[in-house]
Amino acid sequence: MPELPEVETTRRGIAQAVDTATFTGAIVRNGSLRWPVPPDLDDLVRGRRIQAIVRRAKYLVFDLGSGGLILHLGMSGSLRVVAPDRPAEKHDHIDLLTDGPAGPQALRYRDPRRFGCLLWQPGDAALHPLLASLGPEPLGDGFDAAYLHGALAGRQVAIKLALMDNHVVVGVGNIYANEALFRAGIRPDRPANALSRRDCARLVEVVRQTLADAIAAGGSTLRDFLHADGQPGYFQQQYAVYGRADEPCHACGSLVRQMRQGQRSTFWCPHCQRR
DNA sequence: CCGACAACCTGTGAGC
DNA sequence: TGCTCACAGGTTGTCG
Repeated sequence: MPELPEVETTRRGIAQAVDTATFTGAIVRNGSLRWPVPPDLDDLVRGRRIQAIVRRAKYLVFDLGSGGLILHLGMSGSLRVVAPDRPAEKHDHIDLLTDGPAGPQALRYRDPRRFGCLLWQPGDAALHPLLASLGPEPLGDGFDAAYLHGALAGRQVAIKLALMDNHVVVGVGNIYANEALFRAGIRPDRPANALSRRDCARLVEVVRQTLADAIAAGGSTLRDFLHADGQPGYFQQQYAVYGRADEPCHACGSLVRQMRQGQRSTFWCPHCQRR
């Protein structure tokens, strides 16, 4: 479910509700996520004030001063602000309880497929191995044409797979990789090292634009993705190619095609994407 | 270092 | 209506 725009949308919603609040405890109903949730989570967080909630790639990091929580929503996760006494539903695995200016609240983590994770990192959370080796943020300064061209040098994999590689750039998942390549007019199966410097400049630009557009639309709502406050996003109404196999391209009328790349579905327009 | 692929797990929709 | 199958937003780890 969540790609970078959905995670960022979640972060903003959560931050608005509980920034500067203090954790009063945690309830773990099912700690069997991708990696085990710390069994002593309740003790770890109790009494700690939330200094900041930041996003790195698709991770949400709760900075608690000396130590931090690292949360990933995986494929099917969501984090919502709810009243603490609201009954938990199926797959509501964790509640992080807070108290602050808005009174007692709960951050409720739901994740049917349990591909997500919630980890504790002492000291500086950015030093956690999962975060330490990530590539640059797509919306940050480190992601420009010169960087991308260099990062793709010597890589023969298809550009779409390279774009989804977290060492090249973080936060670009299957949906937005498809959409960005369409906007750039680049074939998804083109070898990454065959892109010119100019292609890279174009690609950087459309990746940033696509993600920014999606954030502005409140992310995408596939199946049941909802924001921190339960509202849906609307970016999926703007998809040019994703999920549109055999439908006419909005730009040229050609039928959108579908193929498999690295066990994932790729959608592209054979006419608009010939570079 | 690079690339290919299996694995983690549940839900949903299509087809029969 | 109910069964089976393919597929779904992500990422790590292993193997050649």
